[in-house]
Amino acid sequence: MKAATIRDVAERAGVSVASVSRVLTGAGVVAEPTRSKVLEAVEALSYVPHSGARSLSTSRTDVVGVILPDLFGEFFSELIRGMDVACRAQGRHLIVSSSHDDAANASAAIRSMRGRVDGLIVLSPHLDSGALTASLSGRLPVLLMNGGDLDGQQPSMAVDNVGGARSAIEHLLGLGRRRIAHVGGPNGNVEARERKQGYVDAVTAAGTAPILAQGEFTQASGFAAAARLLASSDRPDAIFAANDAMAIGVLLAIQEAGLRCPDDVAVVGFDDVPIADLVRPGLTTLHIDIAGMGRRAVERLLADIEGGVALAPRAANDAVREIITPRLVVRQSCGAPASNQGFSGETT
Amino acid sequence: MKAATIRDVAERAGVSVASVSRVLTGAGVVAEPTRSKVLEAVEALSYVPHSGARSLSTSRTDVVGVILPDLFGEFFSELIRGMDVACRAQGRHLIVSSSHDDAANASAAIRSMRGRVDGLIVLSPHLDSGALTASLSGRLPVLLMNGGDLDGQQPSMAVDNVGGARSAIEHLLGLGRRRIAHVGGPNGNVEARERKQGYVDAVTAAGTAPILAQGEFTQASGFAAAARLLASSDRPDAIFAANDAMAIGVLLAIQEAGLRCPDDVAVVGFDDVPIADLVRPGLTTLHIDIAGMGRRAVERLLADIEGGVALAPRAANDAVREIITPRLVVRQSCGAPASNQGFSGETT
DNA sequence: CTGTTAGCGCCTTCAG
DNA sequence: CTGAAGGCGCTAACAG
Repeated sequence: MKAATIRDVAERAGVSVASVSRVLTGAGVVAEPTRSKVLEAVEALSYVPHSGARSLSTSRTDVVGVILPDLFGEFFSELIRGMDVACRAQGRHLIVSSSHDDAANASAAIRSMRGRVDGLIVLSPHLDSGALTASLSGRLPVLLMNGGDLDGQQPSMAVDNVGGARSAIEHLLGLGRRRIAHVGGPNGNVEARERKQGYVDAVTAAGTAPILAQGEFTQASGFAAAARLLASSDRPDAIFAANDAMAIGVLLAIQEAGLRCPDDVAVVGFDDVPIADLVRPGLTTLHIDIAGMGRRAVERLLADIEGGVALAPRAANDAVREIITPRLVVRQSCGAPASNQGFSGETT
Repeated sequence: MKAATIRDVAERAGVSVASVSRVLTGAGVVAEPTRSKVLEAVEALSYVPHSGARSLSTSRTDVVGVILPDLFGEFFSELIRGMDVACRAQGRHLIVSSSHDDAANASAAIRSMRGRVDGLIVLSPHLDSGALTASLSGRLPVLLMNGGDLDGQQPSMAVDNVGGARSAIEHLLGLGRRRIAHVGGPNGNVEARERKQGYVDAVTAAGTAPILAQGEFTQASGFAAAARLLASSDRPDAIFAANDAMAIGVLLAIQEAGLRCPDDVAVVGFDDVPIADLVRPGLTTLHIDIAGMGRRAVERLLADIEGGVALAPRAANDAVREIITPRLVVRQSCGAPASNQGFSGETT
């Protein structure tokens, strides 16, 4: 026995499908007697509208898609959580597509979304604006996040990585640290590049020389990089890592080397993932409201969808780019006293 | 200018829509000349098939939906990651729907999936098997995870919570601990109930009395519960928490109380979320391959979809229930030596 | 091998 | 206020 269709309902209620549609969508006016007959039939058949069919005829899916490079780590999960919240609040669904290691892959994923979503949020280090718009055959509203080489043609959001890094270094300088090293992220990564940039700026502005080490955004790479730095003849008295995962690796390396943090070496990370508040010493880091960013991204996209933004291309500088400013959170790894931290966690 | 449709392609190629459909879907045979003409037109118009329309006519969406209570914590994000991997491997998409605080809410979410997905994975502590099937008007393949009160009518997967808890207690007993307390999860929660059950079983089997405290699966509640336990006249020498988040709260409470772990109090958690390996002391806990579970769940669901399981209801005991057995991972919180742990992390 | 023609399930003018 | 009919974009028999 197959699921009931609108026609079954119409027959059972003794009305036309149009009337059923009217009471179910709330559009148009329906007399009371018919309305109740319809509702009755719906109940009896336990009818549920087929959203796919509805989408086809209304040409709106009430679904937003999100394309991301991968799903590892707390950053992405927090982001998705925020997006989901915003979607639910507006009666939308979220479809996720991840693990897009290269541009071709990501491009295919975007294409496969056609007819499935009303708009797309794209996080892809691999896709520049050109490749992106090429993937979007019929203009679909899009919001770019952390896209890097944007030409301002698309609405976008990004973190102020340069500014964040700079404020981290300034804090360390204020603490009297002078030999401040940086553990950078992977080479191709935009975030990594910008954070390193901010570091170099601030450090040279202070008249000290940059000390650079390379990492891969993983904890292990942070550990390795720090091990090298700590073994050098004149060891740094502070290390700024390009993300929290690496910063935690740095913390472990310091401990391993028999040194003390922050006494011997202060440490600063970036992102403020939940773990940052749980490790010992607590990690000083640049806080980003990740879930909030996700929520905001969906809200903007939905607004663009409603407004038909994708249909009306405008001047290049008209596509709004929103900047998120990270906030420095000082914890023990920079000498803040230990506190009863970590009590907002909701981890299951 | 709207996106090109199959008809546009057909016209430009000078063939019928059927032929276009044939080359695009790979079904049926097409002569070389027509095939290339079609491909050419597709290219020229940068045509992408409308998956919504395709779904309507094939009555398959290539999307699986997942309904979950919320999206907090590493457990769910790992689970989703695993599901996404499996979906991509089979060319499917994943649509997530979370934050279903009560049965009515979850039920509505399930209904709203009709016509949008080919099958559903449901994690809902609030929905029993009856309410669930009621929500599924036209039989949609479903896989239940951690559902609790199942009557075996639906395919399902679950963690052996009782057995896991029991093995934790046995380990502690083997360490010579005799005053073993338990910090349980929220009252209504199935997992919490089963883990407590395993604890009580093992402890009474060993001839010692249960010492119970109540938590809410959050770190803060674990801290509070442990604080109470540690203040009691005869303090426990081991604490088993129903999940890792609470166990970490316990760790902090012990430290706060000026006691040492594991010397004064040993601690065991449940789940083995990534943080468990990063906190100090490293947390002994019951490891579950969360991402693997997610992957497996999708694979089973897809198999059921292919097999048309939902169409052919069978005897009650025919609906397979798969049990995941947790594995005890011993770390410092139970006296294991500290190791250079935590180097598999991929956290961004 | 290719074109024609029904639908898939629903919404939506347009008459009545 | 209601019903009939066309169409959303595509696939799938069925003839040619």
